[in-house]
Amino acid sequence: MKFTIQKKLAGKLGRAGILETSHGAIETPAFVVVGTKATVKSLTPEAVRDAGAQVVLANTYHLYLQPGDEAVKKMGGLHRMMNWHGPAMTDSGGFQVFSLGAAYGKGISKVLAITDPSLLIPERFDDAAAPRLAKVGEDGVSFTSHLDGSVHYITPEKSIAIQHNLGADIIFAFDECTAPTEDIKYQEEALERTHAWARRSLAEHQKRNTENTVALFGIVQGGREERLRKKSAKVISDMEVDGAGFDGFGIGGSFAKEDMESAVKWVNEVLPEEKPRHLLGIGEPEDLFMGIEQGVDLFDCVLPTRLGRNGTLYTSRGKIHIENAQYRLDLGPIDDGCVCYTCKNYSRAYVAHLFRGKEMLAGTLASVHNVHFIVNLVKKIRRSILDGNFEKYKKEFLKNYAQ
RNA sequence: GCGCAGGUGACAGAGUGGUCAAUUGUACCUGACUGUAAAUCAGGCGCCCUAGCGGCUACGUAGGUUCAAAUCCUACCCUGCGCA
Repeated sequence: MKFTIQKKLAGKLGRAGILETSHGAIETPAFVVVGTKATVKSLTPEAVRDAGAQVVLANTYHLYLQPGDEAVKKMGGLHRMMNWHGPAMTDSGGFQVFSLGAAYGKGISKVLAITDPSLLIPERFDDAAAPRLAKVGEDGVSFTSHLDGSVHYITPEKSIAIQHNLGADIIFAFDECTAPTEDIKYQEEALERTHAWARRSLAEHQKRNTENTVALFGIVQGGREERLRKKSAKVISDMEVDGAGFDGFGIGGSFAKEDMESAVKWVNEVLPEEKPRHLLGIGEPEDLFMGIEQGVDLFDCVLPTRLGRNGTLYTSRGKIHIENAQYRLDLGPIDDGCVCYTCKNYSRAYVAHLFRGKEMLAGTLASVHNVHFIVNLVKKIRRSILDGNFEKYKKEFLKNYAQ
């Protein structure tokens, strides 16, 4: 893997570059489309590519459970199995430590607005009895399969071994994503664990990456604390095993919306400039501008596809709920001026009809549009950096989008 | 014409004297969703308002019994099935 910075944002952390992987180059900043179970939900790989996507992200935990990493390997690896021949990444399962663990059944998600202070846990209470499908130990995490209830113990070594079997170009260290509602003491313990796991992930990767075709990204955690975020960025970027460190970095964690920018800035001020940074699980258009400005090169997020399937569509004037009564007979495209397959061929009224009729094509057309919208938004931001008019483009876009 | 069954909110369909403005599903209206437990979930859905365990009108129509009726009685109208 090779990363080249082409142009920087004056006086800012942001930059545009090219990331070369074993399956082709990614022009950064880039939006990585999420295909958890080796499929971008409701889309064929051709549709994903035609929407402008350069790279997809699959998930270790989900593919380990089904069909199994050995099965994926037998099918020729991730790329061949899913017929995606461009760059691919896999997440380590670290997010499932959070989503199936502390966040399980609690309505806590990747980004939340802390408007209710009672959400913040002042003293960590023992809620070991609370139902959860992931339990964190020092050595690894015990998962109870949501598919069949079977128990699986995932360690950093196991996550890396699975990821090597899956065969993505860029893989992630196994980490513990924490909730912003955790107290400092817990954040600190979890951070130490994530660092220890990062080292073990790196060591396991060195053993397996004999042909040097796979890149490993270490993940920075630290919650909402500047001290912890900076410490984590330092520890992860300095980490070496046998003289080799991480090829790039992930910035993880569940954020309070208002904390996201500061966290990203703190981290990217510390991370080495010459390596790529991936802001995990983000985001919304506003978040993308923020992240890029603060030095993020890669993003991934389920929103384009999940919102699409649920009937929310991105437009240059903000998101719309296509099932709202006002679109029933709206013959215009989803977004004026959009050149995606959906907008070129179908009306809002038709897409609304498909949703009301619960037709499968609804989710497909909506996802095509949303993926195209977000992927191309990042491409346009990249262009604006290269053209030296990032600020102008940002202002212009957000002015329309926020109305 | 006779016999039987039945007429409940947009639809389907519960309820068979009080706790029923009426279970439930669908439809409809609105909202949520950020390294996917998600083609999912939540709220609303008679009318009025000072929005309250408030007022009013409601279970085919019209009467009646009762402290109290969607629920019981009478008549009428209508629907389905069967027999003529």
